[in-house]
Amino acid sequence: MHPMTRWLDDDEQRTWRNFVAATQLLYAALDRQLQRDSGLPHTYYVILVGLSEAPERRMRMSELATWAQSSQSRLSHAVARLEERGWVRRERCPEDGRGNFAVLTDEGFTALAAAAPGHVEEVRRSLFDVLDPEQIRALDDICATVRARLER
Amino acid sequence: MHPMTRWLDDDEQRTWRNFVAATQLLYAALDRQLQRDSGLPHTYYVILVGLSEAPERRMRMSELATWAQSSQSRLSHAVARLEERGWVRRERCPEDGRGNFAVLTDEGFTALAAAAPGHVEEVRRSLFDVLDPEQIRALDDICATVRARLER
DNA sequence: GCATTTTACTTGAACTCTCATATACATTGG
DNA sequence: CCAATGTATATGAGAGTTCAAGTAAAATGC
Repeated sequence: MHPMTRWLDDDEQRTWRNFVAATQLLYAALDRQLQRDSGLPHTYYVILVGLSEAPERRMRMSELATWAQSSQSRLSHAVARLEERGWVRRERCPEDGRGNFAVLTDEGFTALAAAAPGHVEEVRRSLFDVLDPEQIRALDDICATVRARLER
Repeated sequence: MHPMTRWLDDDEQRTWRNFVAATQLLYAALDRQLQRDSGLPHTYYVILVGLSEAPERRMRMSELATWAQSSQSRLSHAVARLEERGWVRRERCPEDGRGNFAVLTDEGFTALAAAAPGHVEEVRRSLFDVLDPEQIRALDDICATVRARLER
């Protein structure tokens, strides 16, 4: 396929390993905190956030999947779980018989409101508090670039 | 507990969401590539890399777990799977009856060697190729800082 | 020297994620 | 209008991760 691999040089390798280590530690810390304090994995938390910001706290399943960067299957399973806990409810879409809305319930909103402060604190402790303003700007820039590249 | 939550301001929120989006897209791309081309999740790949770099391609389980930033349980399950595929073998530790070595087999080394080029290409495509040298330096710095913060 | 604690690792169950497939409705082309 | 295709979502099985125990061997302490 490719004639030769462009291997990572030492600097690149160090950067890559720092990246993997930092991101994995960060997500591990986030997941531990959320799980401990609210019984939610981060992906589920993101789903609730998406719904909470949507008009009438409701979104079509596929729209929500896109928003949360989730596969439809993953979202479907996740919403099923959240529905069991009474935090989300499904509603058939009147305009499109195939469609479903996911609706954040009041209990779900309350749960999210309870989970948010601890989560934000963890994000600060783990990321923003250890970086200076310049680094934060640089990080935003880098992430926006990578994101744009990978979103298509 | 805490008197008031220090919420994220708009800039911080944008940065955080870019960070989550970028990292998740990146890991999704990596995992897809590795799974498709070698049937390995990224975490398993990392384990093989760790072993391949260790003296005699062997490491104590706990040492390997630390290296790969894995829980012992996760590593134990992972090595069990890799053992089934014949890519890793366990050996009792003579000095410590509780201990085990994970040893990379020749088949495992071959599999890793086959997986590496595609993986490195994906890392380049998704990350290094879209950033300029200054950004890469900044990213290294940021990740090293966050990593140090979260490693203790 | 033996009971206690600690360390190294494994195991099983519960949960999440992925992938392939299924279902049901919508749209399109003739 | 209806067959074919496409779209929105659900479901089930398989695989990975986590968490809580469990086992077995070492270290500790009196």
